[in-house]
Amino acid sequence: MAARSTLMKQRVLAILRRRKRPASAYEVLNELKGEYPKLAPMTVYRVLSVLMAAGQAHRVESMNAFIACKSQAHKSASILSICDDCGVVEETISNDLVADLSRLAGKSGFTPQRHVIEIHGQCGSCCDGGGLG
Amino acid sequence: MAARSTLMKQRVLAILRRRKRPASAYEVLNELKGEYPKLAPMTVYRVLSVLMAAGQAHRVESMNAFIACKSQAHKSASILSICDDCGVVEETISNDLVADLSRLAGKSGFTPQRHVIEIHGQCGSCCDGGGLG
DNA sequence: GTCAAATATGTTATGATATAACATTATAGC
DNA sequence: GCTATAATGTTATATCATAACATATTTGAC
Repeated sequence: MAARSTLMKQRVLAILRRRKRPASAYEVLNELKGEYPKLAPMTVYRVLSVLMAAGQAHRVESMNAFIACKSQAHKSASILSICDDCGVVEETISNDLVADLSRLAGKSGFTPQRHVIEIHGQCGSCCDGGGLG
Repeated sequence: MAARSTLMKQRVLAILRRRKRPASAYEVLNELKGEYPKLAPMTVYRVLSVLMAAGQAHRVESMNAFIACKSQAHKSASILSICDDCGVVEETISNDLVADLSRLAGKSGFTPQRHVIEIHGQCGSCCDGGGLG
C-alpha cells in the first residue's frame, strides 16, 4: 500500500516548513487549533512519527522539537547545526562523517542503527552581526 | 572558592555511577526519597546541572536521562553509544571526529559550542547473544 | 461490491520531564 | 561578624509524551 498523504500530514508538514525554527509538538498543535479546535496532542504526535518514519521530518533530540526535512531523500543521518541565538537549524548530510562515527562505535562491537548528531552554537549571521561586532 | 563537593552532589553522582543505564532525574529522585523524603525534583535538576557543568555527568539528550562521566577529564564532547536492547551506554572520546564535525559545521559560518553525538543500536553483548543466534 | 487488513483519527486520562519564582541555609574568604 | 556565593527548600506550574480503547477511512484482494 502506498503511503497516503492525508490532510493532517500535509498540514503538519506545512507548519514545520513554514517555520525557520524547530516547533514543539504543542506549538504545532496550537497552530492547528484554529482549523481543528478539538485536536488532541496524541494526534499531532502520531502524525509527527509518521512523517519522521517517512523521512519528511526530523526530531531535534536536544530540544524536544521537530523540523521539516530540508534535504532530498538521504540515507545517512542528518547533522543539525542549531543556533542558540536565533534558533535556526541547518541540516547537513555527510555520509563520510556518519560512516566514521559508525566505524568508531563499531570498534567495541556496537551495531549502530540511528545516529543523533546535533551541534549547538551560533550561526554565521548571529556571529557576524552579534554583540561583539 | 573551590567547588564544594556537597553531600547531595555525592549522593547523586553515586547513584549515576552505580547504574549501568542512564537514569532520569525522577529515578534519581526516587532513589533519594528514602534518605530525603521531602526532596523535590528541582533540587535534583539543580544538582545534575552542577555535575554536568563540572563534567562529572552527562545528559543523554535522546533519552532525557543522565549518566556519570566515565572518561577522565576530556575537553571534546563524548560520543555515546546507547544499546536499545540492554540500555547500556558506552562513552567514547574522539577529538578527531569532533574536530571533523566542527569543521563541517563551520563551512557555513557556524561556530560550534556544544556537540551532541549519540548512537542508538545494539551493543556487542546483545548482538552476540541476541535472538539471531 | 464486500471483506479484511492496514492506516488514520478521535477521545479520555494520565504519566513523565522540566522550570519559574521566591525563601532560607550553609560555606568560604575577609 | 560580615558579605558574597553556592546550595537547598518549597510551592506551583509549565511542558512534553503516551496508554488504552473507540471509530472511521482507505486500500487491495477477491
